Amino acid sequence: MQDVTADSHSTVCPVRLFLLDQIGDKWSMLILSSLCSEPQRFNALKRRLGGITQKSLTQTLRRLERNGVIARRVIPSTPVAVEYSITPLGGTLRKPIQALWAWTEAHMAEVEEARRAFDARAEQEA
Amino acid sequence: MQDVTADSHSTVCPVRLFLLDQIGDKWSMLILSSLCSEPQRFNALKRRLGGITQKSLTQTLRRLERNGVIARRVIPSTPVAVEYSITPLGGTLRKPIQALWAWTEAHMAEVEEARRAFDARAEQEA
DNA sequence: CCGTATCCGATCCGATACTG
DNA sequence: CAGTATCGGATCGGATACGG
Repeated sequence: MQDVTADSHSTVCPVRLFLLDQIGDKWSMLILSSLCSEPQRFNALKRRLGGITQKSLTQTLRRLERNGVIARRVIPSTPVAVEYSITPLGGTLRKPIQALWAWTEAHMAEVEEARRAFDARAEQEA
Repeated sequence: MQDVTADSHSTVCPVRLFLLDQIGDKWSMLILSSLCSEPQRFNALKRRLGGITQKSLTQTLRRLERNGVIARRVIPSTPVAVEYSITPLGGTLRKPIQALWAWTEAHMAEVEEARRAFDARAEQEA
């Protein structure tokens, strides 16, 4: 990657803030990933993510909606249905995120090994 | 991106954990970015990042070192010098991160606009 | 120069209870 | 069904002080 630290002097690097707002938290990437494959309603999404609370899901969806990467559509039936979907803007995130995801799958074992080695060294010194 | 939510049922998706451990916090990406351009000593890095505390820098460097993406080399001079550098494993992160960074720079304005629109709508309803 | 230790406020995130 | 409201534990991250 190019060195971006030049921009981060004095003023807090704004790129980082925008970037982490899309992917820096626990659930954002999974939600984007799931919505990329198909639009989904609130509870369908909740079941699919497995383990997220209503509160966290609502919060994350709101933030992503505010950022313009997902869309919220209320279907006036009884009871109400709400469908979430990826926007064109959100769709452009797909490839970069997928690349990072692929990196992780490819190198997870190496990272685990590095951790074991590090911990073993730390153990020895203690 | 492919839908990864299938893996995230019941067991907490491990890919996400490994991924966020490299890039999910405030300073990791900036540090990786800076070390990609050249190895650097502790205080040089600190000055370059601008705004990070010693504590946060140490913590982040330790975690990244433990994950095997950066290396720490102690140069026994007086006083001690410590040089941090990117590892081969860390180098493979360069392209995926750069892609995400480029996405942000390219679409930051759109995100800002989406936020304004969202906030304006919210304002109106209130 | 390169850390470690401690305190402390802010935020994250889960659990739980309640509503149109 | 799709939220909102509230509480509380855990973690993050800055400020500060001290040590090898």
